[in-house]
Amino acid sequence: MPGVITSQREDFPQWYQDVLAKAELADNGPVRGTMVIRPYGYAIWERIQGEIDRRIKQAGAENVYLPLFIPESYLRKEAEHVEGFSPELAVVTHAGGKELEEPVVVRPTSETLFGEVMAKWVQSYRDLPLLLNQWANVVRWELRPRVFLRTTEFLWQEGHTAHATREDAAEYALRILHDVYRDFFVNVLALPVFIGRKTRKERFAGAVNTLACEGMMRDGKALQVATSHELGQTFARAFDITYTSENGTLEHCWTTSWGSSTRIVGGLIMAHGDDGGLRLPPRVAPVQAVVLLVRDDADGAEVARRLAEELGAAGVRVRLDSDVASSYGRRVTDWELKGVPVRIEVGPRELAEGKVTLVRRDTGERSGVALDGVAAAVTEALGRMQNDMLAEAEAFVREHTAEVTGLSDAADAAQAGFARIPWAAVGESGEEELARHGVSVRCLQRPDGSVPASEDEPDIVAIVAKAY
RNA sequence: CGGGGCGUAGCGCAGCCCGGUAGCGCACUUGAAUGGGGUUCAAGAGGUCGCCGGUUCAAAUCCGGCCGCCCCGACCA
Repeated sequence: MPGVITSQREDFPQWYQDVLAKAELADNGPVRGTMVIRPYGYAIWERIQGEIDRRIKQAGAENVYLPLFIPESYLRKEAEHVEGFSPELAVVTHAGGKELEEPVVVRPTSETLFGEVMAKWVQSYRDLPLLLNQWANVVRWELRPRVFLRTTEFLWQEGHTAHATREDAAEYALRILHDVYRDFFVNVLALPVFIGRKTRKERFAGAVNTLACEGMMRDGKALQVATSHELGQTFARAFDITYTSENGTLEHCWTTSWGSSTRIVGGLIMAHGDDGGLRLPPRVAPVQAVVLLVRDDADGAEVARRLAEELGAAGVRVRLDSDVASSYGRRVTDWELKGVPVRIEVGPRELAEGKVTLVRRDTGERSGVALDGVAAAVTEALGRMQNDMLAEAEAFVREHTAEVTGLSDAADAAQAGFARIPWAAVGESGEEELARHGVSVRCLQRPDGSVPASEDEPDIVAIVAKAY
C-alpha cells in the first residue's frame, strides 16, 4: 500500500485528518468546532455506546433524559462550577421572536439539572443510592476544536448518582472507573489505560476528587478517555438534595458524576491506527469481516455469497463486497482504511484448490483456508486479534514510559511518551514548572498502578505527559 | 488576546514577483479497453479569482481599505 498515509510522529495531525476523511468517519460542521459524524464513524460510536451502556446497567444505573436547556440561575447556584464553565457556555438570549426574561444555557454538562431532579426524587434513605445516567449531546464553546477529540458539540454519557455516605459515593465513583471504563477500554478497545486521581489543578469544577483513565496515543501523547468525580456535598448543598436518615435526622446526600464521550472514537483511531489507516479491534468493529469477491466470475460470486451467509450465521458482523466494477486494489485499500479486522478473498486461483485467503488487518498476514473451515478460522482469527492488539498496545506503552526521578528528566521524557515520577518530586510547584514545557500531570497512582485515596499518600507516583 | 499564514471549480492547489483569452490534480458525467494491491485512454460538464474602491487601454496579478478562515499558544471530556 504505497504511501497512502503516514503515521510518523511529525505528520501525526495530518495523518489523523487523512484517516478521518479517507475512512469516511467525520467532517467539520458548518459552525466552527462542530462535526458531522458520517455513517461509518457513527457505526463505531454505536458499538462503543452499546458496550459502555451495558456496563453502566451492570453497575446498577438506569437511563433517563433531561432537557438540553438549563436556566442560567441553576448554574449560578454552585460558584466553582459556574466559574469553571462560564467561558465556554453557549447562551440563548432570544427565542420565540423576543428576548427571554431569563437566558437559558445549552448544557455543558448536567450536574445542575440532576441536582434539581434529585432533590425532588430523594426523600428518604430508602431512596438511596439513586443511580442515573443519560446519553446526550452537550455544548462547550472550545477555543481550539479538533474533530472527535475536542468539539464544540459532542455526544456523551453522563452518570449522576446520589448516596447516603461519603464512603458509598467514593466507592461507587471508583467502581465506575474500574468496572465500566477500564474494563471497556482494556477488553473492548484493547487500549491499556493509566487510572488514577487528578491533581487539585486538574480537577473538575465543583468536584472534591476527580478520577480518570488516560490512554497513550501512537505519537506518545496522552488522551483522557473517561472521568469519574466525587462531588462531595457541593451540589447536594447547592440544590438541597437531602434525605431523612434511619434515625430521623435530615442529611445532605453525597453525589458523583462520571462521563465518557465521542472523544473515544478519536482515541481509538490514534491508539491503533497505522500507515494503512484505521485498525479496529474486533469487539468494537462494526464490520468484523468482509468477504471480497476478487474477480467477476459466477462460481466465485456464489461461494462469496454463501460464505458471507455462513459467517453471519456464526455471529460474525460480516459484509459482502462483490462490487467487481471497482478495481481489486481500490476495494482492498478502502476496507483497510476502514480498519475491518479480517478480509476473506474469494478468487479463482485459491478456489481451484478449494480454498479462500484470509487476511488479518493488524499484521497483514495472509493464510489459505479450506472452504469448509472459514467460519471457524474467522472466529479464531478475531479472537486472536483482540488479544494481540491489546498485547501490542501494552508493549507500546511499556516502551514509551520512562521511570524518572527529577523534573527535567520528566519533561524530556514527556516529549516522546509518558514519564513516571515520584509525586513528592513534583508537587504543585513542579506542576507549574512542567507546564512551561507543555507537560502536565495526567494522574496520580500508587506504585502498583492502583488509585490512591488521597494525594498525600506516601510513595505515590505522578504520570506526566503531553496531552490532547 | 499574542505570533505566523491563507482566501482562484465540490476538494486540494499553481498562476501573482514581472498586468495581456482562467489553469493543474482528485472527484463528477459519457464511451471503450482493463481487471489478484489506490487501472488506462478518449471526450465532457463545472469559475462573480473573498468583498469594496483606486491605478491602467487592460487587474487573479499592482496600490488602499474591509471581511472571512486556518495553524501555533492560553481554556478544556
